[in-house]
Amino acid sequence: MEEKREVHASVKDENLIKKRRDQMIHGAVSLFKEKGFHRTTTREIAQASGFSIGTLYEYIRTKEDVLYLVCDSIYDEVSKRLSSLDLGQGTLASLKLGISHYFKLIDDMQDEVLVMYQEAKALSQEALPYVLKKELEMVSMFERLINRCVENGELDIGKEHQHLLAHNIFVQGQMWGFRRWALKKAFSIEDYITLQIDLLFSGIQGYQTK
Amino acid sequence: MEEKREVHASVKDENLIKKRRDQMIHGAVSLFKEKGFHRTTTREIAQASGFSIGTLYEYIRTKEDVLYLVCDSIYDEVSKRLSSLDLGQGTLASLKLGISHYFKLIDDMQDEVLVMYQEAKALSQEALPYVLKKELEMVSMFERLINRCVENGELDIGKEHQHLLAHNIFVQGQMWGFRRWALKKAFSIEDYITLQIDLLFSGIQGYQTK
Amino acid sequence: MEEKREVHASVKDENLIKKRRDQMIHGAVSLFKEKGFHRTTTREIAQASGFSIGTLYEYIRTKEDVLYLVCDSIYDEVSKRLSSLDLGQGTLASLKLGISHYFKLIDDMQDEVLVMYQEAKALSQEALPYVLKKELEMVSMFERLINRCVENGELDIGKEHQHLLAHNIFVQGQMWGFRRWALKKAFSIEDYITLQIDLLFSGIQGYQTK
Amino acid sequence: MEEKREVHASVKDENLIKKRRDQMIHGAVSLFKEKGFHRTTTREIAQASGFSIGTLYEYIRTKEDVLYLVCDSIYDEVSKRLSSLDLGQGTLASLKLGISHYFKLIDDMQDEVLVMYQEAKALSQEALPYVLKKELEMVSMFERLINRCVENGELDIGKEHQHLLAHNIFVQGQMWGFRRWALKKAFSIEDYITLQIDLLFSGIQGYQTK
DNA sequence: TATGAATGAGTGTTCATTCAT
DNA sequence: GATGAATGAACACTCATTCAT
Repeated sequence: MEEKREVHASVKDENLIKKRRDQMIHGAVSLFKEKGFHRTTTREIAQASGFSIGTLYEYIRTKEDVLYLVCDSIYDEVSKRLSSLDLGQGTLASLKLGISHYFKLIDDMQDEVLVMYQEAKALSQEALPYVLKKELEMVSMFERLINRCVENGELDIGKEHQHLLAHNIFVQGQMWGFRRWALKKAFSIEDYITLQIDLLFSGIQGYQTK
Repeated sequence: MEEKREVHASVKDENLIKKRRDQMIHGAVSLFKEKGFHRTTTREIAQASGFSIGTLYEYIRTKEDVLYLVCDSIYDEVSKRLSSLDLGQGTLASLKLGISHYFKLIDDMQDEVLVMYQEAKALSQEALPYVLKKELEMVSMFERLINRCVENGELDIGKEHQHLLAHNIFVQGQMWGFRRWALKKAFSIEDYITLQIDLLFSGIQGYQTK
Repeated sequence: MEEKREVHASVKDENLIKKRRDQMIHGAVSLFKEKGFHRTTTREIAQASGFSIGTLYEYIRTKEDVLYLVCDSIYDEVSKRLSSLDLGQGTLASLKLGISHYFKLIDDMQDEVLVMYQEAKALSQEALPYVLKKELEMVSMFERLINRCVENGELDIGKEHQHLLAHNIFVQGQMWGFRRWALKKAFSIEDYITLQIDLLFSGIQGYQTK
Repeated sequence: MEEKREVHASVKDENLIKKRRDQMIHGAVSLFKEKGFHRTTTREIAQASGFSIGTLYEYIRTKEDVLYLVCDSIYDEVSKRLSSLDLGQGTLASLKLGISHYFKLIDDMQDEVLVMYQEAKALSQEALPYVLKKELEMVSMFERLINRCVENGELDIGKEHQHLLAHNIFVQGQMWGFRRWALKKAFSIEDYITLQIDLLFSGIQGYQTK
C-alpha cells in the first residue's frame, strides 16, 4: 500500500540487512538526538551501531540514507502503534481516545519524535517526499476519525474545519515533543492531554459542553 | 529591558556594524532557507552579503554568530510588529484581531520564520537560551491578551487553559510557516485565519458562537 | 623509566603507526630545517611523508604533534647513540672519548639537532616539558661521567663546577650544530673536537697539561 | 662603519620615524617574548605600539621588518653597552672584567636576548646576514680582547684557540639567556660569572691559578 | 600623517566515502 | 561479509597588507 524508497545495500542476506539496519537506527537515533544529524559523523554511527565504518557502508550508500532509515523507521513505529485508531467507532469518545493515545505515544517516543522533527528537513529533495507523505497519512488518519464522527452525526463541522482540525491535532502532538522544554514547567502529559482535549472539543460545533 | 548576547565585532563604527549586519542577515536568511544553516558556507554568506569572507569576519566571530544574529533579528522584527497587540482592549474582538495580525505577520515573514524555526536548534547552548527566552515572551504576550479578556469577563477559562491556549496560538502561527507545503493546498492565509479562529473560539467557554 | 606524552592516532595497527610516523618525522625534519616549523604547512608535511593530508591526520591530532614527534625522536636517537657513554670507566680518557663521541654525533645529526634546537620552543606548554626533561637527562649523563672521574681521583673540582661543566659540554655540542655557519670557516669537526677538549681540560684542576 | 639594511618608511620626518620605531620595537619585544614572532600579529604590534595598523605600515613594509628592527636595535644596544670592553688594557683582569660585564648585560637584557636568540632565524635570507654580521662583530670584540692579552704576554694560546675561546665566551653569555630555566636552579648570575670564569681561565695556558 | 575597514590567499583540520585485504 | 587505512574535497577561520578618507 505504501511505497518505500529503496536504500541500496551491497549485502544480499535480507535478514542480515534488517538486523544491521536496526542496530544502525538504534545507534543513530541517540546520536542524532544528542548532537543532531549534521554534527554526527558516520564513524560515530558505525561505532554506536557496533560495527566498523566499512560495514556501515555495506548497508547504506550515503550518510543521508541513515537519516532516511531513521525517519522511516520512526514513522513506521508511530503508524503501527496508531493503527488501532482506525478501529474507532465514529463516536466522540473514540476520537478523544485516539487523540489521547497519540499524545501518549509522542510522550513515549520523545527522542525519536524530536529527532524526526528536527532533522527530517535535512533530507534531500529525493527522500523528503517519502517522509512528508507519511506525515500526511497520519493527518489523514485523524481526518478519517473526525469525518466518521461527522457522518455519525456526533459532530457538525464542515470539510475544511475537519481538515484543519486534523492538522491541529497532529501538530499539537508534535508540539509536546518539540516544546517540552516550555510545556513541562506547567503540565504533565496527563494535564496536557486533558487540557488540549478540553480546548479542542469544547469548541467543536454541535458538541455541548454543558 | 531585554538582555542581548553581544556578538563581537572588530570594527568600531556602530553604524557600519548595523549596516553590514543587516546585509549579512538578509543574505543569510535566503541561504539558510534554501539549504539550511549547516549546508551554507561562510563564503556563501559573505558573497550573498555583498562583501568578502574577510569582511564577514570583521563583524562576527563564528559562523554561529550569523545564525544568532538572524534569529535575534527575526524575533525583534516580529516583536516590533506585534507590539501593537498589547494595546488590545481586553475584548474578544481585539484578541481575534491580535491573532489575525500575528498569523498575517507570519505569512509575511515566511522565509524568516521558517529559518528560525528550523535552524534555531543549531545554536550552541550559550546562544539558544536567548532565543528561547524571546519565544516565551511572545507566548506571554498572547497570554496577557487572553488574560485581559478573562478579567474583562469576556472569557471564562482557567489559568492553565489560558496558558495552553497562548501556546496553541503561538504554535498555530508557526504552523502556517512550517507546514505551508501541506496547508496551502487547502487554504489561503485568509481561510487559515478564519478557520483557526473559528476552531479556537467557538470552544471557549462563555463565547457565544451565534 | 621515562614517561612519554602520548600522541593520539586514529589508526590501530601499532606497526603501521611506527612506520608512518617514521616517514612523517623524516619528511618533517627536512622541511622544518629548510623553512622552520611555522612556515611549513601540514600539506607539505604530508607530501614529504609520501601520503595525503587525510592520512597525516590519521596519525596525529594537530600540527604541533608533528613537532613533538620530531623532537622526541631526535632525542631518542641521540640518547640511544650516547648510551655507550655511561660505560665510561671514570678515567679522563673515557670522558674525552665521550665528549668526542657526542660532538661527532651532533655533526652527524646536523639537520635534526638544528631543527630541535630552533623549533622546540614552538611546542606548547604541554609538550615542552617532556622535551626539556630529555635535555636535562643528557646533561646529567655528562655530569655522571665527570663525577665518576672526580670519585676516581682523576679530577678535582667541586659539585658546582661539575654541574656547570656538564652544561658547557652539552651546549658546546649544540653550538657546533647551531653555529656551524660561523665555525666551519675556521674549523673542521675534528679541529673543533680537539680544540674544545684542549680548552675544556687544560683548565680542569688536577689535570696536568704538561 | 657598519652598513645597515634600510627599512623603507613612507613617512619623511626622520625624527618621527625614530620615535615611532622606538615605540614599535618596545611593543614588539614584549610580544615576541611572550608568544614568539610567528604567533604575534601585526595588529597586536600596532596596538602595543600605541598606534593603528595603518600607521604601523607607514613605517615598515612587512611584518618581518619589525623583527629586523627589533634584532637590529637589540644588537645596537648590546654593542653600545659593550663598547667599553675595547678600552681593556690587555690584562687578564680586564678580560675577566669584560666577560663579567657581558654576562651581566645579558642578564639585564634577558627578554631582548631571548627574543633575538629565538626569533632571529625567522628573518629572511635577505635580512639574516645583517644580524649574523653583528653577531660576528661581537665575537671579534672578544677575540681582540683575548688577542691583546696574548700580545701582552699574559696569555699563551694559539690563534685557533683564541678564536674558539671568543666563540665560547659569546655562547656562554647567550647560554645564560636561553638556558636560564635550567641554570637558575643551581646558580645566581654572580655564581654563574664566577664559575664560568674559573672554568674558562684555569685552563688557559700560561695562566697560573694559584 | 593617521586611520581602520576591506580584502582574499592561505591555513589547520574534518569527514564522507572507497577499496584492498 | 567485515574491516579499517587511505583519500582529498571542503570547511571555518586568520591575518598581512592595502588604500580611501
